[in-house]
Amino acid sequence: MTTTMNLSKVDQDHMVLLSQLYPGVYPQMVPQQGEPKPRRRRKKNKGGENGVTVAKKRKLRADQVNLLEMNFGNEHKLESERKDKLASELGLDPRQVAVWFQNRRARWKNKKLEEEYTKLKTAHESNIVEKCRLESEVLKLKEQLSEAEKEIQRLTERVDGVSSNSSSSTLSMEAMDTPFLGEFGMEGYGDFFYMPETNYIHGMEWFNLYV
DNA sequence: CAGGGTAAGTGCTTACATCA
DNA sequence: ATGATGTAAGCACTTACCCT
Repeated sequence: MTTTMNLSKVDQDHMVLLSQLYPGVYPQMVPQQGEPKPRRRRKKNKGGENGVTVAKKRKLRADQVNLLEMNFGNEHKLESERKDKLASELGLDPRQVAVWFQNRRARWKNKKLEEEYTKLKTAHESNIVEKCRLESEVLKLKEQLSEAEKEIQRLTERVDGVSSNSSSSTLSMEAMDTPFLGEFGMEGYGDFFYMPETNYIHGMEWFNLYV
């Protein structure tokens, strides 16, 4: 129990639960299974031996179960004082009360595990859907980027052509204005350049990259 | 009769107390 | 203080019984 030395009992229970749910994540908490030992078989109880009739297993009455359930609702563990008090109230052996709590805790734990499994399964499924959505968005953005790069290439070639034909070695505003702004207009940039919502380039700063 | 639910048996571990 | 031993309680696993 070295791995759980500093944990409370509740934490330890939680860790064990987690280890059973995610053995890959919490392998150290999974009980190591060695060579399984053969268990001693219990004798059948069909009327007893040598005339001694062993008490048969009987179901608890509904009122007994109700009181046990109420007590379990208050507290899952049973101190011996409460066990004895409960046993005398119910007219049962304290051992029976202890066994009932033991089995009830086991059922509760199974139920919790099932609930946790369902929750994780649902979360996993929605993560898969989100992953697909993000992957398709990445594809779409890559396509947009590729289109934008092609367009930049096209415009650059065009600008180069204009400047080589011009008598001036520098770009005149005339040369810039006419084909560039005149063709697309300022409001048309959004169609060619994808601007992410988290703009890293503000205002017209991007424009300086190309001049 | 089959199968599910559950009381109870079994084997093991852990925590705690007592004693040498 | 420390290690050995006994005991009670808890858990996982299992069995057997009851009921539908």
